[in-house]
Amino acid sequence: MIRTRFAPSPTGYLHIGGARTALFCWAYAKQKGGSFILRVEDTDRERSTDASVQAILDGMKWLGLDYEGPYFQMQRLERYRAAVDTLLEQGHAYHCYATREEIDTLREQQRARGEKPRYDGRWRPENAKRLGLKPPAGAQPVIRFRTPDSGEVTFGDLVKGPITVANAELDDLVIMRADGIPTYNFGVVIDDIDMDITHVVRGDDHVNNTPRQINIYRALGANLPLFAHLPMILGADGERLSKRHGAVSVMQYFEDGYLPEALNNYLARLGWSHGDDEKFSMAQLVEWFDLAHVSRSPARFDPEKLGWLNQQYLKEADDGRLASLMLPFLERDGCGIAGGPQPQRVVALLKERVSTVEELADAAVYFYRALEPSAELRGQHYSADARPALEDLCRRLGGVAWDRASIAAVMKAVVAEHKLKFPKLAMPLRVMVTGEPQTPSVDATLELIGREQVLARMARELALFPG
RNA sequence: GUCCCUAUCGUCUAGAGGCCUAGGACAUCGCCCUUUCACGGCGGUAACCGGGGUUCGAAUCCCCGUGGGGACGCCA
Repeated sequence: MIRTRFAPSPTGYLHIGGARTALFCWAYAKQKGGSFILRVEDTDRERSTDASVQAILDGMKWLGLDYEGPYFQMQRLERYRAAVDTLLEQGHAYHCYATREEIDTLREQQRARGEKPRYDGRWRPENAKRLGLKPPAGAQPVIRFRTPDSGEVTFGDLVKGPITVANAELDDLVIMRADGIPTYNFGVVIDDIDMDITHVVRGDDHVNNTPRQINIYRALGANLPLFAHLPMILGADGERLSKRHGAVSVMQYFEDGYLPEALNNYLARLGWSHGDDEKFSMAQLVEWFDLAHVSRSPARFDPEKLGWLNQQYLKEADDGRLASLMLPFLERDGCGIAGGPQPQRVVALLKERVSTVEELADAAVYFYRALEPSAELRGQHYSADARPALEDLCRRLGGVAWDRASIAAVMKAVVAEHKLKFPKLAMPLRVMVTGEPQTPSVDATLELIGREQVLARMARELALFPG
C-alpha cells in the first residue's frame, strides 16, 4: 500500500511550490490506489497560526486535492517525547546545555575560517567530561541527536538518483527543544514512521536533511521510506519563489480569475512531462504521473503560459459556471446584472477572447452599464460622412426584429444604400454603443445589449458627431 | 566559504548511444481568416554551457571547468 504525505508548516498561505508538491504526492498516491495524507507541521509556535492552517485547507480544497487527515504534530507531543527517551537510553541522543550565544559565536568563528558552520559536539557525554563541563544550575537542556562519527549515508532518490553524503559533513542536530517540542528533522521522521509513509515526496530543499533523517531512522531501527525530491520552482526572474518575493498564494489565483484545473495543469507541467502533452485533465495526470519523468533542475514559473492554459480551459468551461464566477468581479466593477442580458449569454460571447475570469468581467461591463467613449476614440471614429448612415441605421433599428441576423441585415442594407465600406459604419457604431474599439462582432453585441439601450446610447453619441 | 544537486530554443520541456537535419508548447515575427480585437489555421526566427575522454558512433556515458539552484537554525 502506497502512502504519501504533504507536510506544510502553517506559517503562511499555500504557495505555488507547496501546491505542486501536494499535487504530485496526491497524483502518485491516487494512481497507485494508495493514500495521500495531509500533516500540518505546526511545531514552530512563534510562527504557526490558525489562519494559515485554514489558508492551506482552503487552497487544497480549491485545487481539489483530497486527503486523509489533517494530522497535527502538536497533538502528538507525547509520542515524540517517548521516542526521544528511547534514543537517550540507547546513547543515540544527549542533553546539550550550550547557549544560543555560545553556538552563534562558534559558527561565526567557523565561517571566518572558511569552514562549514557546525555544532562541535562539546556536550557529547565524553567530551563534556573531558572538557570538565557541568550542567549549569537550573538550565533546561535541548536534546541533540548523536550523528555517527564516520561513514556515509547513501540513498537512492527516485528523482535524482543516488545521493551520498559523508557523516563527517553532518553535525549533532537538535531534535527536541528544552520545552519538549520536537524540531522538524525529528518530528518528520517519527511521523513518517508512525503514519507508514512509503514515499516521501517533497521539495528539493530537503535533500540535505535526508541523510540526517536517515541516521535517525537507523538509530530507531525503523525501515526507510523511499525518497523523491522535486526541483524548486523559481520566479519568472529566476529568483527563488519564496514567501517574501511574490510567491503568490494559490488562492490569489482564484482571486485573479484563474480556474483550478488550469493551475493544476500548469503546475503539473512544471518539472514533469508526459511526452509532448501540454493540456490534460486531473484524471489523465493521475493515470500518467510518474516520478521518472520529474525533471531534476529548477523551473521558472511562467505567468504567460499559465494565462494561455487558463484561456484554453475558459473556452471549454460551462457558461453557467463562468457566469457565477464572473459576478463578484462585475459587482466590484460597479455593475449589477439586473435588467441586463443573461450572464451566460454574455459569457458565451466573450469567453474565448480573455484569459481570466477577471478579464471576462472587465469585458462584460458595457453589457450592463453604458461606457462613455474617450475623446480620442470619438475623434478617431466619429466622422461627418458616417453620420447620415448612422442616423438612418438608428431609425431602422427601432423597427427591426431584435436578433443578430436581422441587425446584421439592416446594417448591410444601410451600408449599401449609403455606399460605405462596412467598417465605416461598424466601427463608429461599436464605439457609440460600447465605448470600446474592440468587442465581439457588433451585431451579436447589439443583440445582447438590447434595443432600448442601443438606441439610447446611439442617440446620445450621435449628438456629438461633427457636421 | 563548505557540502549536496543540476545544466537542450527567451521560458516550460521531448530525448534512456545510432530513430536528431534535435521534436512539442508558451512567448515572438509573418501570412491567412475577418465587421474591430480576439479565437482559429499556416509558416518563420530560436537550443544540446565549455573542454577533455569512452565508443565505429554521444544531446544522451565518465572527468574537469563554468553557470544555476539548494543546504549549512532550538524554521520547516
